[in-house]
Amino acid sequence: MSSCLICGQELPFRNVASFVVMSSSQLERRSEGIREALSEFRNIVIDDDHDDLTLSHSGSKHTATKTKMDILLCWVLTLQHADGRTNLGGQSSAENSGSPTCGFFRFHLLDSMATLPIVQYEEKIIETIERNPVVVVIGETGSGKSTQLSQMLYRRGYADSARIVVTQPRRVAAVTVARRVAQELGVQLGEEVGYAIRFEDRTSHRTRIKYLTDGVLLRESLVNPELNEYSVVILDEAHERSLNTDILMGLMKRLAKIRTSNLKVLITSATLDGNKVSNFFRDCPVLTIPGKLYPVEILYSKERPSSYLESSLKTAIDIHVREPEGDVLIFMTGQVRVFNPPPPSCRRIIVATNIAETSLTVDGVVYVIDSGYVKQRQYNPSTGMYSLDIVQISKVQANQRAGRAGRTRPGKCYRLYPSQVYNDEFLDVTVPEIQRSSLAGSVLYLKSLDLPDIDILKFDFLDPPSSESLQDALKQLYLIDAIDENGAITSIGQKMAELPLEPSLSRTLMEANDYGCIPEALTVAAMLSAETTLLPARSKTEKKRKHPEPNLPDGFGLGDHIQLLQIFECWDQTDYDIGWCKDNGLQVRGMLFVRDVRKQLSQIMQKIAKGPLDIRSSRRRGESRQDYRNLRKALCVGYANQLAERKMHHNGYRTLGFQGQVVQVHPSSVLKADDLGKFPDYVVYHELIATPRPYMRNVCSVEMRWVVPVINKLKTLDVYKLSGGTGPVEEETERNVPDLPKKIVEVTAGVDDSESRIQAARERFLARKGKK
DNA sequence: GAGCACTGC
Repeated sequence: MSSCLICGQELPFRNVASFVVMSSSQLERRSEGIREALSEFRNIVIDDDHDDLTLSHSGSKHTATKTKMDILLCWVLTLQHADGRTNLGGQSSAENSGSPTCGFFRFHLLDSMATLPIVQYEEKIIETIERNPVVVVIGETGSGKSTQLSQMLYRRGYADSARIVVTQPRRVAAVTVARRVAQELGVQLGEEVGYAIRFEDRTSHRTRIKYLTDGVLLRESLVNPELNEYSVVILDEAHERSLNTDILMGLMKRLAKIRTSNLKVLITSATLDGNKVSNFFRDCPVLTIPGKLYPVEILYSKERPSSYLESSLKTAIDIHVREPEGDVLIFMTGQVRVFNPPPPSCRRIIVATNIAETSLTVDGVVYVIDSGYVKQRQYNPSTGMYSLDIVQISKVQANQRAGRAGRTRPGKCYRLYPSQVYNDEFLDVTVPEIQRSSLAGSVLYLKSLDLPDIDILKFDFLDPPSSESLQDALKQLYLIDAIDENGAITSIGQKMAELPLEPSLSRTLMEANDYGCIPEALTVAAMLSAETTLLPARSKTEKKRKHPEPNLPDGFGLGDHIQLLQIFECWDQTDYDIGWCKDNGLQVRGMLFVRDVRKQLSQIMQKIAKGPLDIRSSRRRGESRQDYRNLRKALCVGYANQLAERKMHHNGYRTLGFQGQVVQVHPSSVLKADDLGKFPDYVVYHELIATPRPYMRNVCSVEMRWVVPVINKLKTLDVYKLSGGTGPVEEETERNVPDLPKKIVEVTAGVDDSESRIQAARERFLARKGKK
């Protein structure tokens, strides 16, 4: 029997319950479907009209605040009835006699460990730190490094003259760890111990230990590159290799050299990665602190299964039949619903993505089933396209997953692949994010630091990105005027770097400032910053509808950016009415985020802009027949690196700037064709996504004469010069040299090509003009 | 005429 984790009351579960684990944001996205599914059960009341989410069962009521960061929610989607029939959401429950079956669970992100192994090592740790400017700490799961390292240093007086700062890759972690440390020290959160995440700074002048996300520390070092405010910088969870932490590691290496006398740097990492990080930091010492994990027996498959879903289910049932009690956690690559045949007794089976690797701890898990795969987003710098690929996990990830089985008692991990695959095929560590992302933003950031001793192409990365990727970033930055032809940052670029946006959007804002359409541009940038504001498409019955909500504005057919602007303006006119969002199929959480981002961007723009800015959303700005000319012009300048030209005789497009990728407008776009059925000759796109077919997602119509300067600029592009080649090739850049000739050839070809493209476009333009 | 791993400023 299961009991509610909040009230302890026994829930009327019988037999197997399948769970889908999701983060609170996913929950928000899916709450619509879940409410529908649960409405089939009697006695279940869900009320999420407000920011709180209330769920009642068997007469008692539970409330959780959605925005509260220390809990994640997990919903039961499928349950087994006592009589053996499965009641699935969406099916009629009229003839079901079983009790209502629904649970509301709450998982703490951190376990409370009575005795932390790290405590015994305090003397050794302090001694090592005292003697060395940089120390790598290998702390296995449950060692307490995130909470204890900062406190040890605090006790030893390291926070007397300056603060101790600890970075985390995730907001939740920054908040929960800070809260825990404040508790342990018996102080009010925000006083001696505080945290800083985007939109929320809970620190004061009294704060001695500060937790923050790695992104926030990067922003801070933009203002104060020497980070003089801090005496100790701890980069936690560095083995996760987040883009920001990787950049911080490079910066810390330099800073440790400059501030030798008064800065300590601690890097925490995984076993397999420790020596590499130590080598990077000039062979700094490595301290290994054992974790508090129970042994986990690893079992391999003889061969790889043909179906991972089937195989993991079979394994789960196998465990269920043969093994003693304990919950099962299955790592898959996507959200799947699992409908099981009825086994004899009760056990939880949790199906999760890699969210359970880091963000989520589920108590009671004893068995882990690991598919060996993960879904990963990757960027291809030669095409400018993103793709979402299912790839093999690394050894570090596999061990992380296995570790989830040993948190409460000895466990077992079933790997659905042979040991030979683990040993020979799996990479030791996860490919760092820096090697699979577009680097335009990061390169601009590094350039804006204007550190005399830093050259981007020679920047000391733990794992350097490919020179192709760096050159792609430089090319993009050049096209949007953030750097000049010699690769030096421009005054525009300097301002752009201050905005927490991707470069295209910050450039758009700069240009909009000159064209007098800053309120509109702020809105567009904020809307595009939110993952998704529209709710996912409804269930099958409504599948036929072309767009999720016909009542929403359509961007006048000019494109998705315009539609996003209009949507926000409509909401603005209702004074940010939550009900309006719901009626129009918009995610409340997403829209509130947009409002916050817009406010933040406005404040930064006020600082950057020369004169005072009117950033009020244009409620009634007069013009009845707006064609959003200025805004689209600004977008064209900002997205000079993301332009596409329609192909001569059909509605396919070819991207400019890259090697002429042929792409289509994403079917979800509101871009309209003209009377002849043709799309506009030129569009800007927000993103290229290589699903089986390559699509442009979020496009906006622009005019040829705005594009011409960009095409001219493409002609002058010289990647070699951009790469900062102020002089002849130096020894240290040699690793980039082999790639260079190839790039130059490609670029030259692109220039020739653009010539003919201009010609073609001109012809089309004249032909159309003649017709009218 | 489509398909969504996970973060973050």
